[in-house]
Parts: sequence; C-alpha cells; structure tokens
Amino acid sequence: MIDIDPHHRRRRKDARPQELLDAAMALFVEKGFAATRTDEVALRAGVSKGTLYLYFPSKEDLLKAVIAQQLSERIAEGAALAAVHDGDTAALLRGMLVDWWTQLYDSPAAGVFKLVITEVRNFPEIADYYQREVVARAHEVLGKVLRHGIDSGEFRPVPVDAAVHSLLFPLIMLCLHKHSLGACMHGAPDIDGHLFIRQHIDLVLDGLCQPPVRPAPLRRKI
Amino acid sequence: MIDIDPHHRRRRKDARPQELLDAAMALFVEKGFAATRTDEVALRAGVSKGTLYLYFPSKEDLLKAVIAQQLSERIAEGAALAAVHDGDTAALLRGMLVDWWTQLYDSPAAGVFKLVITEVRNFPEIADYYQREVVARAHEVLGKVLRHGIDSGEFRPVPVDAAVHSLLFPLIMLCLHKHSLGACMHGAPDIDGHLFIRQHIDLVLDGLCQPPVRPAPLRRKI
Amino acid sequence: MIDIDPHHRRRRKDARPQELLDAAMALFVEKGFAATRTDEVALRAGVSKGTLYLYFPSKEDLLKAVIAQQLSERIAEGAALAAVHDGDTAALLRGMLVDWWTQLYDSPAAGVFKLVITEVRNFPEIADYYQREVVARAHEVLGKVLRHGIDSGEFRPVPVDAAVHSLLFPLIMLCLHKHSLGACMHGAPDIDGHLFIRQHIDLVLDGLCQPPVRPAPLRRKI
Amino acid sequence: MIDIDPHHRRRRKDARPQELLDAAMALFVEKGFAATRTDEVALRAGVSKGTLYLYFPSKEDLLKAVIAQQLSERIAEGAALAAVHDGDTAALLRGMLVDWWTQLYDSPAAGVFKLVITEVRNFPEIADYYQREVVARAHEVLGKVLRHGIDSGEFRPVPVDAAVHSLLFPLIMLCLHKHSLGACMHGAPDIDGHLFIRQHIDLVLDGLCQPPVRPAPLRRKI
DNA sequence: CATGAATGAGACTTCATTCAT
DNA sequence: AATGAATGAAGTCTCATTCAT
Repeated sequence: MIDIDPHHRRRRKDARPQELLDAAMALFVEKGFAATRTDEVALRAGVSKGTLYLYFPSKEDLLKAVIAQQLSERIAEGAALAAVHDGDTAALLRGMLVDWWTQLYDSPAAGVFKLVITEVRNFPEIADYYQREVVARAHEVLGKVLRHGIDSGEFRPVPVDAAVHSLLFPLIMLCLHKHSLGACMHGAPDIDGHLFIRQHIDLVLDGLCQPPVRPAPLRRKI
Repeated sequence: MIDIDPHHRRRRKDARPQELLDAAMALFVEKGFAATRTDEVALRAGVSKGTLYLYFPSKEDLLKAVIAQQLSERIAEGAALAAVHDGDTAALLRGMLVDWWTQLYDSPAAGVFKLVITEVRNFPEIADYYQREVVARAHEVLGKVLRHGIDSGEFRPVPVDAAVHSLLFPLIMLCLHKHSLGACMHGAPDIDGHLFIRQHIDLVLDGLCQPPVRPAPLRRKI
Repeated sequence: MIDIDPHHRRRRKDARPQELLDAAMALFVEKGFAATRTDEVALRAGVSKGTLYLYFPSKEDLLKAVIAQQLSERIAEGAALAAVHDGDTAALLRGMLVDWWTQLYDSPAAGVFKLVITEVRNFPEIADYYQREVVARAHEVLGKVLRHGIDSGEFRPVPVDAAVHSLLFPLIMLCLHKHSLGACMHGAPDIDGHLFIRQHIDLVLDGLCQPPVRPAPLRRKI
Repeated sequence: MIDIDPHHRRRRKDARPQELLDAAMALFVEKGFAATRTDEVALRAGVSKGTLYLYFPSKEDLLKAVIAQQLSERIAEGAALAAVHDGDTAALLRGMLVDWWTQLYDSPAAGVFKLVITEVRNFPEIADYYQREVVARAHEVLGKVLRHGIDSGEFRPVPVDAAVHSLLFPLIMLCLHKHSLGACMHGAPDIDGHLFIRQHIDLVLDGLCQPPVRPAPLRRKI
C-alpha cells in the first residue's frame, strides 16, 4: 500500500490503541472473550500480533480497557443528555431515555452490555467498576426523576427501584438482543429497536402517571 | 467411596447424562462455554474426563444438549402453567407470569438465558431452535392474552408485540442479572427477584388497563 | 442372541483365541498396529473389549501372537510342500515355488509380510524370530536347490544368495502389494497374482536375453 | 546454541519446512506414522512442537507432504537418468537401473516405499498419487525399453508387464528390507545392497538356466 | 467366563506471549 | 515502533487397560 500522506503513519500510530480497542470490542462482543484470538484482534486492527502487546500488556488487560473505555464514554454521554432535558417529569423522562438509548442502541457501544454480562463473573474487577460507575449512577439519576414525579403528584407512588428496572431492563435487553439472537436472524421478522424504545417508554409511562383527572367538569357542579 | 448398594453402578450409569448436563449447565453459565474446561465438568459431575465422552461426543454437543434440554423442559412447564390460570385477563396475566417466572428464577434453568445470549452467535443452530421453540411460542401465548384483554376492553389498545417485550424483557434480564452481576455482589444491596417480578408486572399492568372512570361519582358524594 | 446348539457356547469359547487372532491379523494388516483399536479387534471377533484381555495380556502380546502363529503355520506348510516335489531341478523349483506361493497369496496369511515389515522395528523380538525361523530357513531350502542345480550343470553358476532374493523378493512384494496399493485400486488395472507368480519364475529361470547365437556355426564345422 | 550469523533466524526459517520434512520422513519410516509423536518430529528438527504447526496444518498433512516431496524428487531423478544412457538395450537397462537404484538405495528416500506400503490404506489420496505419478510412469519407461529389446530381437518375447515387476520388485524389496528387518540386524550377515542390485539385474537379464543345449546342429544330422 | 462402564495417561492441536530482527 | 517466527503451557479428545457386576 502506497501512502502519499506524510502524516499518515504518524496519525495511524496515534490511532493504534483506539483501533485495537475497537477491533477488540467488536470481536469480544461477537464471539466472547475466551473465543476471540489475539491474532484476530490484531488482524482486524490492521497490525501484527506483536504490536498489540506494545499497547496492552495482556489479553485480559485489553478486555478491561475495552470495557472501561466504553463505559466511561457512555456515562459521560448519559450525563450530558440528562442535563439537556426539561419540561414536566414524564416528558423529561421520555425525552431523556429515548434520546439516550436510541443513540446508544445505534452505536457499537450497545455491545458492552453483552460483554459485561458475559465476562463479569470471570473478571470481578469489572463487576466493581460497572456496579459503581454505571449501575449506581444510572439508578441515581433515574430514581431522582421518578421520585420527583411521584412527589409532584405526576406519577403514582410506585416502588422506585423496581420501576427503574422496569424502565431500563428492556432497553438493555434490546441491546443484548441486537448482538445475540438479533444478529443471527437473517431475514426473519425482528425487533425494530427505535420503535420499541418509544413504545416501551410510552407503555411504562402511561402506567406510572396518575389517571387523567376527568372529574374536573363534575367538580364544577360542586 | 464405599458403595453398599449392589446396583450402584447401574444406578449411577442411568443418572450420568443428567449429572453431566447439570454440571455443564452450571459451569457454562458461570464461566462461559469457551472458558470451561471439560475436566471441570467431569469433576463436578463426579466422573473422570473420559467418562464425559462416553455420553457426549464433544464439548460442543454437550453445550447443545444442555440448552436443548433446559429449553424443552422450560417450554413444557410454561405450557402447563398457562393452562392452569383463569379469571379476568389482568389476573390471568399476573398469576401466570408471576408463577411461571418465580419458579424459573429459582431454578438453575434461569441460567439458560445467559447461555443462549452468550453462545448463540458461535452456534447458529442454537439460534434456530431458540427462536422457533421458545421466542415464537412465548410470544404467541402472551400476545394472545394481551389481544384478548384489548378486545374485551380491559386493556388499552397498546402495540401488542412491544408490550410483550416490555413484559418479558425485564423478567429475562432478572435471570441474566442473577447469573452475572448479581452473582458478583457479595453483601451489596441487590435485587429481590421475587419482589421485583410482582412489582414489575403490577407496574406494566396498571399501564395496560384502562384508567378507572368511576372516581368522579364517588367524589361527588364528598 | 438365542443359541439352540448346546455345544455352541463351548465351541465358540474354544474358538475365541483363534477368532481374536484372525480379527487382529486382518485389522493390523489393513490399518497397522498402532492405528488399530482394541475395540475394533474385539468387535470383529464378536466379543467384548474386556474378553480380549482374558486371552491376551496386552495389545502388544496380541500382535506377537498373531505374527508367531502365522509364521509358524507358513513354515510348516512350506516345509511340507518342499518335500513333495521332484523331477529336474528347474521343474522342482518351479513346482515348489508356484504351489507354495499361490496358496500363500490366496490366504489371509499373505498379510503377514506387511505386518512384519511395518512393525519389526518397533518390536525387535519379532525381528529375531522372523530372521531365524523364516528368512534363514527359506534361504536354506532354496539355496540348497539352487546349489544342486548349479552343481548338476542345470543352472548357470550364479551367486546363490542373490538369486534366492531375486526369486523370492517379487513373490513377497506381490503379497505386500495385495495388502497395500492393490487394496486401494478399485477398478483400475491391477496385477493378476497367480499369473505373475508363474511368469516371474519362468522369467528368472530363463532370463530376458536371447541365448548367444554364435556357437551353432562353430559346431557345424565340426 | 550460539549463533553468530545475524541472519540466522531468517536462514533457519527458510530451511524449516525441509528440516521438518526430513525429520518426519526418518521417523515415519522408522516407527510408522501412527506411532510417531509430533513432538518427536519437532525435536528431531530442532524446533518446538508448536513450530511444526506453523508449517504444516496437521500431522496428516505432514505425512502427505513427506511422501509427495520424496516421490516427485525421485521421479525427476529417474527421468533424468533414463535420458542419459544408451548402447544396446541390455546395457541400457543395466546401466539405467543400476545407477538409479544404487543412488536411491543410498538416499533416505529409500524409506518412502515402506511409508507408502504402510500408510496407503489409511490415506487413499496417497494411493492415487503414487499409482499415477510413480507406478504408472516407471512402468511406462521400463516397459518401453523392454518392448524395444524384444522388437529388436535382443530379448526373448517375454510378457512385458510381468518382466517389469520381476525387475523392479526386488529393488523395491531391497529398500523395504533396509528400513525394516535390515535395520534390526546388528552384526548379523545381511544383504549388500549395491552388490545385489547388480547381481539381480544380471540374473534377470541372463536367467538361471543354462541356455538350451543347441539341438539345431544335432537335428540337421538327423 | 463375559461384559462394558470407567479410568487417566498421553496424543494432537491451539494460542497467548515473547523477542530477535 | 513494528514485525512475525518461535515457544510451550494448556486444552480437547482417544484409547489401552481395569474391574465390579
């Protein structure tokens, strides 16, 4: 391959770690950590096997780097999105979740959930990190919104923790599905992710909200 | 090991395949297929490495047998439970799902979801089987119930497929969680599975049902 | 299997060792010693794997028994045939070799040469036995005949040892061929063993070259 | 091992396949394919077990490569030698065969016959190759010479195919012997290969029997 | 005697990791 | 920095041999 750009090599060199992380992410999600060979990762990143070891001391460290990077990026994005929305609590929740998850679902990062679920028992450090940095934070954000909605009378007094799970679990499952069964069904009728995200949140929200207060006209009579 | 029973060998022989399947199930769920060594499976089943190969021609066949067996048993149980319940549609749905999933969640079979999600891309035959025998059937049963509830006016006219997913995905995630993150958090506050199952279904049901129109007259009396 | 004949079991029992030897002979010749599994031998002999070990202490002993039995039988037959023939030396040689080898070539014992050649380096005891009991004796018998023919003026004064080899080697090769390449050529034109035996002996007796034509005119002048 | 040469690695790398083929050849001939362990081959070639698999995808492929390489080299040499000789047909035959086989007998390639005979039934592709590339060609060359000798009146009108076998089989057996029984007889009187090659060809050319006793002059007198 | 389930040493093969170039 | 040949520990699977029934 001829390379005209004099900066190319330099640029590529700087990009190496990220290219390796991307390749590893894709392959670990597709085949699992143990079933992915380091040569495959190197090949997909366009470098030789030895080069991988210049940037990551071992396959296991590569896994940890992949997960850490994905999660910290996802957390940053989520926090940014959370700050953007306002309006009544239901609209806030809807807007926030739909935006966040649509974006996540479309990105390669959707695979990180499969990776965590698959590998967390073999690498307990991942569990700590994920629980602390992702699960706890997401729950805190969403729990706060829900509690606010309940306090303001918009939402029924549901158990908050369970409701957070009822909201989030299907969104996570959607990502899992995309990278497991969904990736195997060529041609068969499958889930439309974007549509489902909205339908799911609508469904749960309509269950959360107090029933519309039709009595108003009646009250007039009082 | 002393063995008084003269039929020990025979009795053990008959039980071997199941013992191996159980051991394999537990280990595949815990560590993943690729990361589980065949000797570990044999050891946990209380036999030698070679014995495993008397009953299963390869590690891969063992995996397929584990999944096929679990799924067919779960399907049979689900079908049996579906036949038991009656009452109004909401009660039917609640009773059916709570019973079914509580039982499933408590059994070792809860791990089969992790197994399928993890390995389905490496073993496409599993995808076919799972999609056809499990996903399609479960959707058919639940979809029928939902449609009946909508037709009878008990439920709002929600998109049925999405609603089925909104109902089931959190239940599946609960099982995934039990065998991934949940298994790593020793002492930390975790999800109470039985409680969540009920809370989740309550939440989704209250969203499915038409809001009660009666409150107005009652208030009038005030 | 129902067994009417009350003596059958007894008879079979007595025949077991021979049935095992025959099965082992056939399989060792076909696939080689190392590539033959003991279960195959047992299966072909119609007994269980364990039974084999009632009659032979190990696979290696089975091999030695196979070779020893075949060779001693072949030697006995050869000696018997050698005693039968007479006439002039060429006719004796021709008759003896044709009879002997035609019979050998048709019998399963033809495989013993392949077995010896294949395994002799792994089992040096076989070498001793074969060299002493087969090679040496056969050479002695044939060498004696040749020497007698030379002494009587029937044969040219050829080097006896080499001539014995020139006579015998093709006959042995014929047997090797039958159980190696010859067994793989389905339909292709192959060697007619019986024909070749006769043609080969004729050729060696008479030679390729036309006898020198010069002496005749010289005699005329006498 | 100290290695001054800076290009050692590269040089060795280029030589690896041949070193492995040589080691495999020697061991397969000595012990048989099934009884040779891959680590032995690697050890004899001076590399580790894993290195073998950089050059040959499996033990079986190694065997096929060994045989193919030996045979194609032997064929090339034979063809070259066939072109060199001339003179009357008997001298041609004698010179050609003696040169060819003396060289072959001294080379490690002499073992290839044992290898083919031993393994051909387990690997039928070898049979095709050997039959087509070696047997057929050699027969064609020798058959042509014999037929020419017969047509020119130098040779008696013998059956050509059989005569080719009578000529070649002992030469092949000589090679088999060298690597089977011959390799086991330390000190015992054994065959002198070079001598036998000449003696055998002489014998077949001239025959054992004294030429028929010139009846021609005698008859005339009648 | 006969069986065949069970064993475990040992074979082939893979692959994460190293290191001379 | 990058390469890729080499390594060898570790994994899957086989099979000769044993032994309770």
